[in-house]
Amino acid sequence: MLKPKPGADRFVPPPKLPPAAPPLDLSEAQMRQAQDLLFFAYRDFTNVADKVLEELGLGRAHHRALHFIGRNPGLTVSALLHILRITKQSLARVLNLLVEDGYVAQAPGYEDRRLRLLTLTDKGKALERRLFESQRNLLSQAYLQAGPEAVEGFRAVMRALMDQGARAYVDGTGSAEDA
Amino acid sequence: MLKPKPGADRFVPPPKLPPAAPPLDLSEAQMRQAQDLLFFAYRDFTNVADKVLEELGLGRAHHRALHFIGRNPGLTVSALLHILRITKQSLARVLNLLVEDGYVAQAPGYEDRRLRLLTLTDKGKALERRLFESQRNLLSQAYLQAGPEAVEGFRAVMRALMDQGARAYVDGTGSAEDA
DNA sequence: CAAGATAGGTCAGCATTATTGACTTAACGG
DNA sequence: CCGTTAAGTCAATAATGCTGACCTATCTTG
Repeated sequence: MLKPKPGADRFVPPPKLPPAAPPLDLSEAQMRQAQDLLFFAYRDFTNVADKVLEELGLGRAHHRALHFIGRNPGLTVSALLHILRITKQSLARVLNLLVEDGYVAQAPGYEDRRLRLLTLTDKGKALERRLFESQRNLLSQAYLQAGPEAVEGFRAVMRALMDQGARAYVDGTGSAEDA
Repeated sequence: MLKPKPGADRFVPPPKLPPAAPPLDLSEAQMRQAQDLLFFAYRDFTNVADKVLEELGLGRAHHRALHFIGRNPGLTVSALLHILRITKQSLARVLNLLVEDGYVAQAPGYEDRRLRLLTLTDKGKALERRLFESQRNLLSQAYLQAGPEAVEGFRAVMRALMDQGARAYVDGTGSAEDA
C-alpha cells in the first residue's frame, strides 16, 4: 500500500461533481463545525468510561444513574427520571440492577415515606469514582491544553445550550428535579 | 400545592446524613461540573433535532449519517463506519432505509469501482437542512449569549476532548476516515 | 375520615440501535 | 491467478428506550 492513491476506505473528495457548494456564510460554517465538535467530544468523552463499564457488564445508562445519584445523595426516583428524561420503565431496569448488585441503596424519606431516597453504597461510590477518574484524565488534559480562559468560554457555551432547568442545576441554584 | 414543603418529586438535600463530603479540591468540582455540562448540553442539543426526526419515523442514527454524508459528499461506507464507530451491520440498517426513502444516493467510485460513494439527494439535502436549522437556532442563540471569545474557548476545549483523528477532521486537515 | 393525588413499582409487549460471527460478491493489485 | 479489500447480507443477541395498564402505599385536602 505504497501508492499515493487513497487506500480504498479513505475519504476522497467528491470524484467528479463540483466541490459541493461552499458554505453560504461564515456563521453557517461555524455552526456546522459545532455539530461536529459536539458529536466527537461527546463520543470520545463517553468512550473512556464505556471501557470501564464493559468489564462489569454495565452500560452507559448505569453510569448516568450512578453519576447523578453520587452527586445528589438522597435523590428521589422521580427527580432522576426528570434529569435523564427517560420513562419509569427504562429507569427501573437500570436501577434494579444497580440495587441488586449493591451499588445503590434506597431509604424511605423520613418526612414523606413514599419517597425512596437513592444513595450510593461504598461499592457504588468506588465504581463511580473509578468511572470519574477515567473521564477526569481526559478532561484535565483538555483543560490544561485549552487554558483557563477557554474553560470559561466552554462553560458559557455549554450552559447556553441546555434548557433553563438544567442551567439552574449546573449553576447550583436549582433543584435536581428541574434539570 | 402551596406549601413550602418540597412538592414530593423535588430533590431535597440529603435528609439526615452529613452534607455529603465537600469537594476534595477545586479542580475536582470543576470536572464534576464538566460531566454535567456535557450531558445536558448534548441532551438538549440532540433533542431539538429528535423532534423533527420523530415526525418522519427516523432516529438519531439517521441524522448522524445524513449529517456526515452531507458534509462529505462522496464519502465511502467504510469512512462513515470509522466516523460513527459502529458496525457494518448497524450502519446497513440505517443506510438502507435512507437509500430506500430516497434521501441518500450511492454511486460507484470511478477510480475504484468497489467503492459506493455516498451523497445526499435533493430530498436528503432538504431534510438535512431542516435538521440543521433546528440545531442552528439553538446554537446561534448560545453563541450570541456567550460571546465570540467564549466560542473560541468552547472550540478549544471540545477539540482537546476528542481523539487525534477527529481533531484533524474538524480542523479540516485530516480525511474523514481518520475521525 | 374519606377521596383524590402522588411516588413508586411492575407486567407485557414492542422499537431502535447497537453487537458478533460467518459468509458472499465484486473489484483491485501485484 | 491469488490475496486483499469494499461492501452487502444473514442470523442471533443485547442494551436501552417506549407505551399502556394496573397496583400499593402514603400523603393531602375537603
